[in-house]
Amino acid sequence: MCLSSVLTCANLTMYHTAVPDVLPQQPSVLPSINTLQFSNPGCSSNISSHWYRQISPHCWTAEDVLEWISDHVESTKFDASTLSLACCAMDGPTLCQMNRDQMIGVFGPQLGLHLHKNLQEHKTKYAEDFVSKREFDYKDDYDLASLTMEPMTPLGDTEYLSDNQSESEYSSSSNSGMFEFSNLGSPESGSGESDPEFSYPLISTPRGTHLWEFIRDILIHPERNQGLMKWEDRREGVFKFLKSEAVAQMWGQKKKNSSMTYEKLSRAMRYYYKREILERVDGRRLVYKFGKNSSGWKIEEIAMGM
DNA sequence: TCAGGATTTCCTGATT
DNA sequence: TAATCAGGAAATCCTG
Repeated sequence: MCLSSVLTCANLTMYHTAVPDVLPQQPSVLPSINTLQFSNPGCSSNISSHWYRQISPHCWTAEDVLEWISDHVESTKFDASTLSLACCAMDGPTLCQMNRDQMIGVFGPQLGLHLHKNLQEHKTKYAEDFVSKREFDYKDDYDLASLTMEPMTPLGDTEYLSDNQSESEYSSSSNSGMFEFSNLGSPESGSGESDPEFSYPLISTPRGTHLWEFIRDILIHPERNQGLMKWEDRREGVFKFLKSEAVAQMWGQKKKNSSMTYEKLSRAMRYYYKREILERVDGRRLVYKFGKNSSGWKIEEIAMGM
């Protein structure tokens, strides 16, 4: 049974359209990103439809969780029509907080036990790698950042989304689908998308997240930054693209533009010089610096939830 | 319908 | 030589 049929059986269509468009899991960009970033001896050969298998369950988005559930619905021959919208609507961090009894309570004895067992295997498998990678790459800023990144409200609370709120509205306002940054404002968007009072219900900017915000969020959100970019000077806001084309493809995926390249992305980045959202870093390739009109990336801002 | 913002696309030339 | 940078110009998409 494929995901779509599970969705149909479980009446999850509405939920599915509300899932944020978290980029790396989308099939068209997967080959390059998987090749570039991950080495997972246990992953399925069908990586394009099992992206979640390659990352820690703590990093799963709501859509990853749904995909995971649908895979196990298939393997256990579970009757998906008995699944409710609410029971599947949660992200990875929420899922990981559930104990065995809770899983059985939500999914029933057969599927619940199966899911619990598989989840424990996933958690064990990735725990060591997840921690060591964070410590290696983000020793200086991850803890601070994690203090102010709170898990998204489980998407079972779909009453937050109005009936006519579109997918793009949801996705553009929720950053990643896993975390919501507290008040990482946009100086020029001016729509209040990052204002705390608008964190939920979701208010969108007309065109969604801006490029510089997308870049910033990759940098301050280690789970989404699988070696794509790194801070050169965290305090000064200097950062470097490590996998420029992969970032460009992710950006293109977000904008539903499969022809995006680093060359085009970098042109958009250069327009930010004039607006002082970015500053030039002379003589260094793939290196940029946040300017005075950018916000949300400073350690103090993140720590204070500004 | 129109204006304006934010890219996107294409291009040429310079630099590494 | 390829990759990247710089920036002009025009096109595109979207919103108000």
